[in-house]
Amino acid sequence: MLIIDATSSTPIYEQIIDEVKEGILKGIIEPGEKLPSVRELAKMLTLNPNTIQKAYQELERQKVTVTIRGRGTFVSEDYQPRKDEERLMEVSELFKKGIVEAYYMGLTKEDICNLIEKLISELEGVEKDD
Amino acid sequence: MLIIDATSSTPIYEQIIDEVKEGILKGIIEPGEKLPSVRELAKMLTLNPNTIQKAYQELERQKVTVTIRGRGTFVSEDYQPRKDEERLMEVSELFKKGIVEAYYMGLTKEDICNLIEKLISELEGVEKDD
Amino acid sequence: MLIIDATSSTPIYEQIIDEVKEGILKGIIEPGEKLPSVRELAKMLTLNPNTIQKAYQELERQKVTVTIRGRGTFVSEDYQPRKDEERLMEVSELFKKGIVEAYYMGLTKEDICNLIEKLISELEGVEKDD
Amino acid sequence: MLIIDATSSTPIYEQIIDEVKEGILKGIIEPGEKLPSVRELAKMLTLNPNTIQKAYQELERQKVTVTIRGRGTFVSEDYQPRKDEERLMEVSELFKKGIVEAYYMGLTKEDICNLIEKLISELEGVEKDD
DNA sequence: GTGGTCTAGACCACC
DNA sequence: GTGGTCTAGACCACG
Repeated sequence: MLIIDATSSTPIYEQIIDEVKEGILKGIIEPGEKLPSVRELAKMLTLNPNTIQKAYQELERQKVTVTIRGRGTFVSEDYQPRKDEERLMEVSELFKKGIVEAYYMGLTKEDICNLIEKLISELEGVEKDD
Repeated sequence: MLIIDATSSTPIYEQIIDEVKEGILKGIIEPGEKLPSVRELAKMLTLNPNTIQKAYQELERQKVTVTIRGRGTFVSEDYQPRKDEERLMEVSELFKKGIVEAYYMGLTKEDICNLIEKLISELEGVEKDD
Repeated sequence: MLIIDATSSTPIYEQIIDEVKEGILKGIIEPGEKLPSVRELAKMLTLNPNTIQKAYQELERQKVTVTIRGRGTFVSEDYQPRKDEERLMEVSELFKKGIVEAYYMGLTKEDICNLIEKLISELEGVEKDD
Repeated sequence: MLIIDATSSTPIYEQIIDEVKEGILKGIIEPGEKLPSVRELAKMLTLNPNTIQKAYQELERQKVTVTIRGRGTFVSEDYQPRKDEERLMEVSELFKKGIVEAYYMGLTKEDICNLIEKLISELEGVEKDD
């Protein structure tokens, strides 16, 4: 399911983190579901297990997943979002950067809002099958 | 005017680019205005001139500024926005990442839209003095 | 009685050891009392019998329990504490690590002492019923 | 300055983290001070740079250090302790484990308190020279 | 020079 | 089987 762009400037392990988080929001990966094992995913993506490991560890640190010794890595069932002033700043910076770039491309405020709407609906629109 | 965070993970040269572009949008820096010379800015920010150089080169590549030999670097007067499919993808990725993170912080769709609105108005709210 | 957190980074077999030892100190489990059989406990906690086995073996190695062939595992009636220089070092390391972390959380020396007092009284406060 | 025990069950990278944090509390390493570079320390301790890297990244994640691109890793000057319910639990667990072990060694409540006092004074007792 | 990422391949503890 | 740690050595971006 995961698509990795080896040529991207964003590190591979970060792409994995992002895709997993996105997949969960979209409902493609469900809470409680088991992620592929480190070695398995490494083989699937023809990457080094260490790279997957790094991604999985960060996902666990963010409480997106939990790992059960000897069993594997699972999507958290009870993710508790918490608003953190610092993280809010980071997200704001991300958005600000995007907005500035958008303006430089000639997009209007309306264009930007439409784009955001579209992106949000892409995340929410996918319904779970089970 | 420029505020640089040496400890940030975004490279310093990129911070400079971002701040200049943001300053222009806000009207703090005006079209035709001369930017400080590389050496000057390097001294002001106590940074390596190479770093400033890299930022200025990138700004020029993006046609945000023009450099006139022997005179200095100036903000373009006739910036022509171009919708570039590739850049649009990049911006979308930026926003998508922000949205995913926002959701993981517990923000609702409405929260996100409000945040975007706020950020846009911060950029537009500052009126030019001339 | 035993509460196991499969997602914890401390191995399950170690959690069992810790809980048994704590239970004995608290008087919840009494000297001479029979512990559940390996299979029984494995079923109760839905764990692999090997895991329980490992915990029981370690408890016996530490002389906290004794195993009687064909009868089961029992809490030692005559546990003889021995001050062991090496173990004292280990415990000191444990405390030191805790103290360092506590300081990094902004706790004062007094806070730490209060916390220790509280934890000790939690162990001692539970009186035996027999 | 750092002493690593390769035979210990605590991972090397964690030992490094612990020793750095302890060194800072003791005043052996001062705020603003530069830590040895990844490669340098790797050579000093005859360890793989990756191992040091992991330790340094975790230290930065905990805000104990900051890294300045191209310059190195420095001890934070403005560490802001924050009490976190979860971390408090972890520290409590650490202490509880230590207390249980101490009891099993025959230490009395008084012994434990004295030990704690001693460990705290070891951290605080070392005064800075500058 | 610095830290950051990645590969290749190994060994370990745990379940 | 699982994840976790570590070594060896490489390449890259940044300042």
